[in-house]
Amino acid sequence: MSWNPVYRLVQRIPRGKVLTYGGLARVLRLPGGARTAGRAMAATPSGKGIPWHRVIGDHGKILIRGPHALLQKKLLESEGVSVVEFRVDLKRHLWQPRKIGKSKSAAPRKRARK
DNA sequence: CATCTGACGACCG
DNA sequence: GCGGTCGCCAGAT
Repeated sequence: MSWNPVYRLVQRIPRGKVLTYGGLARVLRLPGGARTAGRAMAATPSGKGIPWHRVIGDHGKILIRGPHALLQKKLLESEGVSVVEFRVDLKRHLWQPRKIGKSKSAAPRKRARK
């Protein structure tokens, strides 16, 4: 499906950083918002070198169910990301694509509409 | 073609 | 801060 742009952006996420589904949707302007971003990730082809584990829910929470959740946590920690009880410190590890490039708060901003 | 479901997020209590 | 509800869209059954 047309998730290509999504995967591309995900691959751009630097090691040790993470991005939220919402942020992903906002940057790419996905119709349907975060939900769509989640769909894209769910369909992420494995073995393509896509760092899917760097995509988490708003608030830095790992929303994945099942054994993969633990895997994601492990992968993140191995990259130097602090994960506490399936929660990532967004203030520290949230990656911000230059498109939004805010210089103020590190938390995801929600008011981006023209 | 009708329904259900899901890697989400905002809102409300 | 946590849990329940609603809206949204695409795929699966």
